[in-house]
Formats: sequence, structure tokens, C-alpha cells
Amino acid sequence: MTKTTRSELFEFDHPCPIRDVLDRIGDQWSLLILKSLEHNAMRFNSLHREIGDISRQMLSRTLKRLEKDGYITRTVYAQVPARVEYALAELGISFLKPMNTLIQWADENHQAICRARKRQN
Amino acid sequence: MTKTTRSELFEFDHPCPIRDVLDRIGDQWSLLILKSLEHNAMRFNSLHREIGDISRQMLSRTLKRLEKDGYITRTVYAQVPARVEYALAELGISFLKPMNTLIQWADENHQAICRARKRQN
DNA sequence: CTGTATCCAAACCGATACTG
DNA sequence: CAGTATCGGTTTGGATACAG
Repeated sequence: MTKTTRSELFEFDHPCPIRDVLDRIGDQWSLLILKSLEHNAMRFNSLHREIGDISRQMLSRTLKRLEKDGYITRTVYAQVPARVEYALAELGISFLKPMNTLIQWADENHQAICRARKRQN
Repeated sequence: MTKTTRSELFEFDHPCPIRDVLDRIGDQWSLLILKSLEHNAMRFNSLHREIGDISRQMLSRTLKRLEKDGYITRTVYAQVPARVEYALAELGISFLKPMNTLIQWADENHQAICRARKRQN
């Protein structure tokens, strides 16, 4: 009986699409990275500077996952020093629509949520 | 110098609405619960059965947080044994729109994501 | 029936040093 | 410049026993 972790289990054959998508995209950084790439491709360090408070570790990991899931592409230009650009893939572009709907809602309702929290505690 | 955890820090005064909202809603269960309440109010055990693989612990915690943030309401009916109903609050109802946009996208693109994953590994 | 308390494992994330 | 390896702290989540 080898133990299967949740990650391994969910990588393929996920029975519920929404959970599958959210498990991958609902972390601290994915949306932020996708948003940063909305209008133009970016290099590793540019992303690092633009997002500001992300560690290189997490930026690297999150980019890998987004690439693996097909949201973004990674292009290496043969130069010295190396130049790597990240850009939205087709899936990433199509994801922009629901993502921006969500962002807009968050902007509009953020205040209401803060008020609700303060009321109760 | 008391150490401030991320949770404490983010509870109020979050500088970025989208991160604030996603930090709370982007967990394993919130969307599922909100979706279950979409068409009717439900009791604790009904939710537990309907969702199936959630533990009582997590159902309880997640409901508390959703209530605190103003997404749902909790109504206790004075009976023996106690009867408690959870229902969408105004904020929860308004959240349905962006949420369903996201769910629809996930349904439509789930296959593409699975294919992307398999291609690369 | 509707939860909460406790304990433990897995996952997430950051700091930092190191590699090509 | 573009990462990866290691380590340790925090958070999330499940199982289960207990409480009103």
C-alpha cells in the first residue's frame, strides 16, 4: 500500500474541474503572475521586481507549474548571459476573462468584506 | 517585537483586494460550499453529506470564515435538537456571478489543462 | 443535531546560499 | 541573468474524541 498524496492524486484524473483548477491557481502568486503577463512578456527578474514581495523560490516554482499546466510559455534566447522570457499561452489568455471578472468583483466588494469582518469582531 | 502572522496581518487593511479575497476564498472548500448554497439554504449535516469528502472540522471552520466575511448567514432555530441553517447573504449572492464565470471556464478548459500536463511529463 | 478541541501529516512559503 | 537546494516556520486539512 503506497500512500498517495493529494498532489499526486490531483495531478491527473481529477474528478472535479473546478477543484482541479483552483488547487493549482488558487495559491498566493499565480494570479499575480498571470496579471503581470497580461500585456507583455516578461523576464524572470522583471517579474521578481514587479511583484515585489515574492521570493525567487516561489516565483520559480509557480512559473514551472503555470508552464506545465499550459497557462504560460517559457522561451530561452541563446545569449550570454541567458535571456528567458515568459508569456501567456493560449490557455492563459483565455483565462484572463474569468480572472478579470473575479478581480473586478474583488475590487468592488473589498470594502464590504472588510466592514463585515469588523462588525463581527 | 511580537511576531505577526500572515493571517493576522491580512485580516484587516489588506493592500490588495484580489489577494485578500482569494486568500479567504481560494481554499479547498469555500467555493464548493457557496455552490451548494446557490439554490437553497442548508443545514450542517446536509452540507456534510452533499459535499461528501469534507471533514466536519473543515466544514465548521470554513462556514465560520464565510460567515465572518459576510458571504453567508447562520440562523439558529430554537428547537431540540438544535436546527441551524446556512444561507447565502447578499455578498454571497453577488459573488455567484464571477464564481460561475470561473466554474464555466474550468469546465470548458479542464481537458486542455490535463492534456498540457501529460505532454510535459 | 451541531459543532469544538486536540493532535498530527502534508502543503505552502520565505531566506539564503549556491550553480551554470 | 536565471534559476535550484536546503532548511525551517506557518498554514491547511483530516481523524477522532468530546460537548452542548
